Amino acid sequence: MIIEIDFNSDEALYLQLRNQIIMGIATAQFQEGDSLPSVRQLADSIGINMHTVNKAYTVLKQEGYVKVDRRKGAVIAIDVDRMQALAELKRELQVILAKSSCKNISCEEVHQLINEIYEDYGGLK
Amino acid sequence: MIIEIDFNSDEALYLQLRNQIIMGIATAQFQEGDSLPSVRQLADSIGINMHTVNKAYTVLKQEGYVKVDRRKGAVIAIDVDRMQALAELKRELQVILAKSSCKNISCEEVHQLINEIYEDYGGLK
DNA sequence: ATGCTGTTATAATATGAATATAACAATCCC
DNA sequence: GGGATTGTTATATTCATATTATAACAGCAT
Repeated sequence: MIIEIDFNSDEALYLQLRNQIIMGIATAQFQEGDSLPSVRQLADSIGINMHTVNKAYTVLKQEGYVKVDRRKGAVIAIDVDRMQALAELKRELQVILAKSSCKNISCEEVHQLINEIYEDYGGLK
Repeated sequence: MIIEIDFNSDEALYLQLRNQIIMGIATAQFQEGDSLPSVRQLADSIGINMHTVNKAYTVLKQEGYVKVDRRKGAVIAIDVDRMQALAELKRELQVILAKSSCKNISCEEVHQLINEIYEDYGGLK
């Protein structure tokens, strides 16, 4: 999978990495059981420090997207906690919808945009 | 309007402030032309530093939610840049929907949750 | 045995968040 | 006019986080 880091972004490198990997999982570019590149390997190929990649992996582990195996490294393994996921989703959506509403984006437009994203990412379950 | 700050949150104080004010605008608790409390006043009532409130107001100004008047202070004044707002919305939704998809939350459930939020916040335009 | 893996420790640097004082000019109220 | 409050700006300090840099260790593969 192609991972692109924007060094000019104000978003932390490890968060950009985390987000891209999560999007990679959602679009089935990474599948349950797949191994992520080793921390050193990925750090080399991107041109960042090993610990930055390690932090991204650690966060992904804490958030229930991967498990770490001594031999296979970070392996995609989703731990589904629906209650927590729904609570987080609601919290995030509240802010986003407030911003959208202020900017004259209607409820219908949001629904439409979501459908577009689901179509773009045909892989979404 | 009641502003509640969570000092245990990992979210920056000025961002919590910004988000709550945006939600306040979206729910019509603040209306176009209304003045926000002075930076010193709000800082006092919350128990934080003046500059932290000032930073929140500065961000709100940059993002087009308020304009600052010498006399009235920070005044609600929405500057609608739909293109930019839609672009930002899409970027944020992509990550959120990816996370949701991984956690077995369906597209329909997201639509439903959005409707719930719109109903809860009856004030949303 | 060599080389790779994840993990851990430590240190240095850089950046941002938050607080603390302080001052200035414009405005408002009495 | 005079005092209080406004937003703004400047400077400094403290603290947490992000990022990089070395380094070492134990487990595993070929």
